[in-house]
Amino acid sequence: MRVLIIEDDPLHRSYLHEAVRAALPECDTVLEAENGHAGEVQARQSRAEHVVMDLQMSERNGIEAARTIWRERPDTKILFWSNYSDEAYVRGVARIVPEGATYGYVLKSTSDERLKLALRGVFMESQCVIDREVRGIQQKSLGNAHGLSDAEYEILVDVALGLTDKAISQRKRLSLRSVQNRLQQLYEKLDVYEVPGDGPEGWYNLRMRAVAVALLRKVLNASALERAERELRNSGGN
Amino acid sequence: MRVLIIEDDPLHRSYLHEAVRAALPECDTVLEAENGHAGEVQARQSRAEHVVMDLQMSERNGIEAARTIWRERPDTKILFWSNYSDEAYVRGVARIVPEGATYGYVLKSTSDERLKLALRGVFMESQCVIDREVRGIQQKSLGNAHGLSDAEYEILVDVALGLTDKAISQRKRLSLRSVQNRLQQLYEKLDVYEVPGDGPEGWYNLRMRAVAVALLRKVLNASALERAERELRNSGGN
DNA sequence: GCAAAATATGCGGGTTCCCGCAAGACAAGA
DNA sequence: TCTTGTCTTGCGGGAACCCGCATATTTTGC
Repeated sequence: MRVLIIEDDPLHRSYLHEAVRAALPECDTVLEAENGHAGEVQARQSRAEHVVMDLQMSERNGIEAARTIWRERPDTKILFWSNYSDEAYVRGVARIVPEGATYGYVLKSTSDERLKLALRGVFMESQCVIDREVRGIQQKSLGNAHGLSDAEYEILVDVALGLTDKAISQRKRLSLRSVQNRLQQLYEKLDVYEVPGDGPEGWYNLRMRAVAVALLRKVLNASALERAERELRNSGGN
Repeated sequence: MRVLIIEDDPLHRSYLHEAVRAALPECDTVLEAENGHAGEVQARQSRAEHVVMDLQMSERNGIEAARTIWRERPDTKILFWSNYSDEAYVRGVARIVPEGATYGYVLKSTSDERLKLALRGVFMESQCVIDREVRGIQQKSLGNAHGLSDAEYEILVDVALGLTDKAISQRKRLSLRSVQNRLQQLYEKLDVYEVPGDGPEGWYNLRMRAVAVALLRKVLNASALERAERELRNSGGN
């Protein structure tokens, strides 16, 4: 059994190496890669079926790497090991996990013990192991009490990229008014109307404020934006 | 001589501890704190004059902590040790370093050797030690070839918070038109007019696009936004 | 299959944004 | 002093945004 570690911080990488050795005596080789790009290559060459990786790496982030790895071999078992449980990351992962794949998502702040359990659970028992905190975000995100629907999320991203209503309507093949409708839903969900202190109404530019709130709440984050920007440029705008 | 370490990742914390021990044999006690808040308290109690800290911690980030530490004892020597050289962080540090204070800014990716040099340089020799990469950002940020002036930066932040032109004009005691002027400067500096691919003019909502570009270029980042948001709420909006 | 609910579209108008044009305010320097 | 450059302010208009109201179209639940 071989395990591939994809993690750009050398300290964390060696810590993971150690943890894998300790938790999985049946593992004979541990491979390492120091960014998403190298990780994809390693995964392809080594045909490793067990991967543990960080999200948020500089060269190429974990979500992208995981997507290409899963595209090539959907039965790969991946354990995500991340600093954050931003809704943007959780949503990002949820978007790319293929039907029936087994994966895990634990925070770097969890104990050694829980990390080891996750390693065994995902790699040996094919369980999906997801930290409680992350699970909480997942629930809130999907059970759309405060969470956004997919449609709303996509509008949010397009707006955050700086597209106009018209541009969005063309990209998404919608009428102008429909785009604006979705925007209004977004404004309500994100509570954009509240006023800071005593000021009169009209303190906020709703469009901008919605994005600001999304960023503050970590519904959106920088890496999600980067991904969207790259897609936008590739698709030539439509 | 005592050194205080403020860093929320336990691995990195113990690594730092080790590095301090190795680089500074004249140091007799090493204190540790696991977030900005605890760090402030420790600094106050222990009267430590040498601090090495991470930026970007969860509880209270490094910039805030450093500001209060320096406010209480401006002669404290602080070495920032960060993962990123985002312009937003560099600018944030530059804004709070008091006149004549000695500090350093090195990236976590630097070698052990350079870290030790920085420790000795800042704490023993009272030199300012700043990594080349960081220095590069600093130059670009201040020498306003592509960088933003302070005025433009402040406008950028207000816009990013979602304030309207009118709201900004009141906060900043400016006329509406002046705010819009500064916005236009911003739009030019951030190259907001470029068109993705083949689309017609008018793909972009300039206001939003400016913020998106700033985020992508790391001129702005989430933690700067959070800080600004907190200030906004405290000041009651004006 | 049908009613109810959610979603998509069109129209119209009030507001804000974006910006060209031009005139005052202020500081630095020849 | 007069010029030059930077910053500020006002005016006006075209475009984009925000949204209430009314009408299709699609989805959902029974």
